[in-house]
Amino acid sequence: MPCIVKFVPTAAHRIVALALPGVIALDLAAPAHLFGHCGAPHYAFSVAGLERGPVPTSTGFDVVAPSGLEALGTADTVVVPGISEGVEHAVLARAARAVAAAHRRGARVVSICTGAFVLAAAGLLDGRRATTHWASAERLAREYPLVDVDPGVLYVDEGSVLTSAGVAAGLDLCLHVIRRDHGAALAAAIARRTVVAPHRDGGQAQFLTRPIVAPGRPPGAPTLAATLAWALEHLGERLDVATLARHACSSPRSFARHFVRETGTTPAQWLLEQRTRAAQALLEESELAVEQVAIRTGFGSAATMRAQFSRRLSTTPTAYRRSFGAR
DNA sequence: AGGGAGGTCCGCCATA
DNA sequence: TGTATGGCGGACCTCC
Repeated sequence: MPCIVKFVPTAAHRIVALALPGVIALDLAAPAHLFGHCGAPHYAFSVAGLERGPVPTSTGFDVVAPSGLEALGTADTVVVPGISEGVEHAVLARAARAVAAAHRRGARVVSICTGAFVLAAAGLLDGRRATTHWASAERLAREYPLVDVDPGVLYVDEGSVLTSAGVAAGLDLCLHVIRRDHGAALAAAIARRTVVAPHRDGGQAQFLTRPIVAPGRPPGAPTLAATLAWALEHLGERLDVATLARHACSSPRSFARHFVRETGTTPAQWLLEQRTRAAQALLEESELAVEQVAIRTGFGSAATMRAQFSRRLSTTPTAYRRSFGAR
């Protein structure tokens, strides 16, 4: 979903990942790689444990945290990677207190996988939408009934609190954070370097390989994923539910139903999101006038595009280009 | 700023 | 019997 709160990154935004005993190594490695290895000089990345020193991972080897919980006191963003089940209650409570304090102070808080349990224990997810590893979603919802758990998405951006689904979705969320802070071009460059998709979206669109099954559908008719890919190639044209359904050889009603079930969003919302993203890229990478960008990305007019930018990105096309365009 | 036109979404229901 | 389809209509949203 669109980001509500715009964070203005400072030079070398400090990111601290909290490595608790039993931390899932890949969940820690994802932010370390994207923010630490690739994100310089925009981000200064470090790892904190409960105390300074070795931290056992869930994978059988230790990582060494150069600092303890006090490092959260100066973080601009705190990342909480997933932890294996069976973490001690006292450990969870201590971590939660430190994370809650960091958030109160104004830090952005991000969880990967089961790291969401630390955020929930800190009370940061109460009344908010959040996600976690699909296998833990039900437990999260049961233990923290005030949290609106959505197991069907890769990540949830609630502004100052962001959560992601299992393991690899941490990569998606970190890239989303980079895109939010520094624009789509830097996020895409880092994704390229890391050899991951710059953006998997529309809920879990990467799983959309199942065909829409309908009695009258010809064998070999496009899958939903193929129709989405086709739509992305034709964003500049008039696309409505009926057109997409025709491409998928389905009726509008059934197509819309499948679409929501498989992607977690509606066709119109998905299209607006894709058009916004395409416009962001054109504003960053081309010199086209705003009106031209609006026409090429299917908004039809600069006014419509401006309204979407305001709603989804809390900015205007011109201001966006000023911030993220080629200098 | 506001009203009309057209599009979208969703519940309902008959049907396959 | 259970599940999915697809047409219909009303509420709502968006654009002009």
